[in-house]
Order: sequence, then C-alpha cells, then structure tokens
Amino acid sequence: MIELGQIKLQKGFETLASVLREQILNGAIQSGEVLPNERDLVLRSGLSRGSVREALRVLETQGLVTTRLGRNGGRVALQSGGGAVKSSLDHYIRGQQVPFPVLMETVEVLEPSLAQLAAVHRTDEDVAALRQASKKLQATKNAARFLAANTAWHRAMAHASHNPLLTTIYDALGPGLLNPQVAGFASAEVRSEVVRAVGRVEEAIIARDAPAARRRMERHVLAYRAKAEQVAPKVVTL
Amino acid sequence: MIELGQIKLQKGFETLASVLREQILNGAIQSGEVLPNERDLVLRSGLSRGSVREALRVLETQGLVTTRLGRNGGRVALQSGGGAVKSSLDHYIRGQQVPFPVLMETVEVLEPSLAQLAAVHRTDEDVAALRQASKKLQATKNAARFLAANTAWHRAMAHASHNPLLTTIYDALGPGLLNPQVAGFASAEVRSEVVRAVGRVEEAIIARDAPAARRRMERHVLAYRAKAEQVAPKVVTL
DNA sequence: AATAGTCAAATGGTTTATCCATTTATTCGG
DNA sequence: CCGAATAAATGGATAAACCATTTGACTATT
Repeated sequence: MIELGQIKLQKGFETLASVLREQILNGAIQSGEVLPNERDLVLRSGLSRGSVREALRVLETQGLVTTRLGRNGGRVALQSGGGAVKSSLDHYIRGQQVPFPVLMETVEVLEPSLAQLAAVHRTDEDVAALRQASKKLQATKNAARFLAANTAWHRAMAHASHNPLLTTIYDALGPGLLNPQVAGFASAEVRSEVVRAVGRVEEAIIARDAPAARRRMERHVLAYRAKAEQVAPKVVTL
Repeated sequence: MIELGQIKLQKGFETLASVLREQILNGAIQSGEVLPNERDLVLRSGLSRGSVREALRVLETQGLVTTRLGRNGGRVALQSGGGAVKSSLDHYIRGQQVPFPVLMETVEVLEPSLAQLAAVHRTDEDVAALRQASKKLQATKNAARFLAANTAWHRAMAHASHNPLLTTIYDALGPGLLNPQVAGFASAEVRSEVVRAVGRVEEAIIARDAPAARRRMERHVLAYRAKAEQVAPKVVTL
C-alpha cells in the first residue's frame, strides 16, 4: 500500500481565506486598503455570502483585516500586528497551563537580553521614556501602582531594544506574570531594591554599556527570584 | 468633553465565541470533549446557524476547536497548541516585514539561553535525541540536507530545555531563517566547523554544565554571524 | 450662512429555509 | 458471521430576505 497521508479537503471558505491572506501578506493588497465588499466577493468567488463571511471572519481573527460598519464601511487589510501573537500566546499559556515557574524562567531569559540589546540600540527618545518610567517608579508608593509602574519601565526597556519580535513576545507574557501570590510582595524594602536595580540597569543602557546592562539585569532577576522564593516557594519553584 | 473611548458593540457571534472560549480555556469544557452540534447551539444560544458557525470558525482559527465531518462528527475542544502561536508569529514576521537581521538577532538571543536551560533540564531521552541528531549531522554531506539536519539538532536542543514557551517560539522562527542567500553557504569547511561547535555544546548539555553550554553556544552563534557577514553582508547587517 | 434635522444609500450583521457532502451506525441479505 | 445497502447525524453551502449602523446628501430652520 502506498503511503498517502490524510487527504485534506480544502473547504470553500478556506480557499478564499488563503487567497486573500496571501495577497495581504505579500503586499498585493496593501495595508489600509479596503477589500471588495461581501456581495462583490460573492460575485467574484462564486461562493455564497455565508462562505465569504466565514473566510473574512478567519482573516479578522488572524488580525489581517478589520471590519468597519456602515456606509463607507468594509473590510480593511492590515499587516498583522502584535495582537494576534499576544492572544495566541495567551491561549497557549492558559490552555496548556504553562506553569508559573516556566513563565518566570522565560522572563528571566528575555530580560537580560533585552537590556543588552537596549544598550546597543537605544535612541535618545528611548532614554527619555526610560527616565520618565523610572521617575514614576520612584515616586509610587501604592503597591498595585508600583507593579504597574514596574511593568511600564520594563516595557520601555523592551521597546528600547528595537527588536520587535522579542518586544512583542515579552509584552505578551506580561499578563500571565501578574500572579497575585508572587506579584503582591511589594514591601517598601523590596520596592526600594527594585528601584535601585532598575536605576543601575538604566544607567548602563544610557551609557551604551551592553555587558553591564545584561549583567545588572541578570543580577536583578536572580535577586527577584530569590525574594519570590522566600515569599511563595511553592508557586515559584519548578 | 468627557472621555468615553470607543464604545464597543459586541456582535452575536463574538459573544458566543467568547463564552465558549472561556469555557475551553478554564477547563469547563475539557480538551477532547465534543461541543454541542451547530443546531443545538442555535437552540441554546438563540442565534441563527450562520452566527453560530461564525463563532465556531473563530474558535477554530484560534486553535481551540477542531472540526470533524460526518456522523459522529462535530467540534472537538482542544487546548491551543503551538500551531496558533506559530502562524501568528509567521504572519507577524511576513506582515511587518521583520528584517532578516532582527530574526538573526532573536535567534542569537534564544539559542544560548536554550542551551543553558537544556544543560539544566535535559533528560536521558533528550541526550539520546541530541546524539542521534548530531550523528546525522556528521554523516550528511549534501548541503540542503545538512541544513535540515542542523535545524533538527537545534530543535532537539530547544526541546531539551523543557521550556515549552521558548521552544514554541523558537520553532516558530525556524522557517523565516531559511534565507537562501545566507543559509546556502554550507561549504565543507563551514559544515565541519558547525559539527564541531554543535558537538561541544552537546557535550556541555550532557555534562549538565550550564555555563559552558551557554558560552559555547554564544561563541558558535557569533562565529556563524561572522561567516554570514562575509558571505552576504547586506542581508545580515542591521 | 450656519446649524440641525431628515432621509437615502452602502455596508456588514442576522435570520430562515433548504439542500449537499461526508462519515458512521444500523439494517438486511446471503 | 460478513459484506453490502441504507439511514441518520453532522458539518458545508446556498439563497433570499431583512435588520443595524454609518455616512453622505438634502432640506428646513434659525
């Protein structure tokens, strides 16, 4: 018997979705361009309106088109932004029940590298954003707001790396890290420690000292883990 | 004027998709469980079959259900695997036209960390898989197959890290790296160099020497970049 | 002239009804 | 008991309306 594998039947809506997807991804349909409306696509494709709508819905879900209602509405082509990556990672994390320690480990891998890259690629605007974020961090006493300010600084650092892939991935991990058992331990002592560590990383980034930026962030991350293990060992340890 | 933001209207199919999605992600609908069929969902939701189908199509696109045809068919709930992450990253890379150097940079960030984690978490099965992969690599002369074998070894290493997030992300980057201008330079000299470097990283992973694994992979990655810059400077340099 | 109100048109959203295609359980004949 | 025919259950697809939302055009009012 010859090996055939499973013969995959392409459904009508899938075919249309593929065709349009390819045209958007390869630039034949430019970002911002309005696709033909549903009734037009029915005529052009020979499919029914229901099938056309399913195809468009798939593209919308993939972040390749948005939908505008009303007169002068229609489907607008987009270059898929970080949104789809974010939601797919979110589903993956929740669905596979990725353990919290794995999330921490991942962040511990990304942050030092982001700091290093930020030191290499940062612009003056990045520096301004970082300074503003760390200023906010210093000024914030409330624990919940401190967390938010901390996240904001880290995002600014990621942005300064100018690596859109790593930044998008890093951003997508954020929500999963807001484990209340771990994130909640922002005592005054911990906060001042974080402010100090962040400040030192920021200095290195500003000085374009990539090895120092990495090293300091590595230390910070290790210290953070040590503290988290004190507070909630069962949640943190792999 | 008061700040209101855009008031978001929830469409019928969106609402149904959200409800089902939440139930799948929080485990109320178990992985492998069959959802009610379309006609049932029409009765339960009060929506029409078209809307129900759009909702299910969205979930399918997000990798949360699969569709089986025929009697005893239906929608089966899944925990979203790496597929959705992979395709969203692929769309992101193609759509945003993420430059090749950024891809290389990202891989250069991930690989040393993966090697380090592999040294920490590897099992005996991982070691067996790595050995098999590097054996294949040594034996392969043909340039195209060498590339494939090289990719396979790197995947095995990523797998050995036992960090599903990083592994999934790393896997998703693979296709984008097959730039023929860069990947094609597998001369005999380069190949033997790669084999040697891979072997040394593998030894460190087997010996559970995490710092060495990272260090050796870092060196390998740097050497690879240097070589690539010789061959195709315009493609590689940021 | 400027503004507000009204209407019409274009588009996506939704419904209903019906049929087709695929797969599998059941039934029936040998 | 087995194989073939049949029926049933399910997703796939179509057609024909109508609804909802938005915007442009027109009109009336001030």
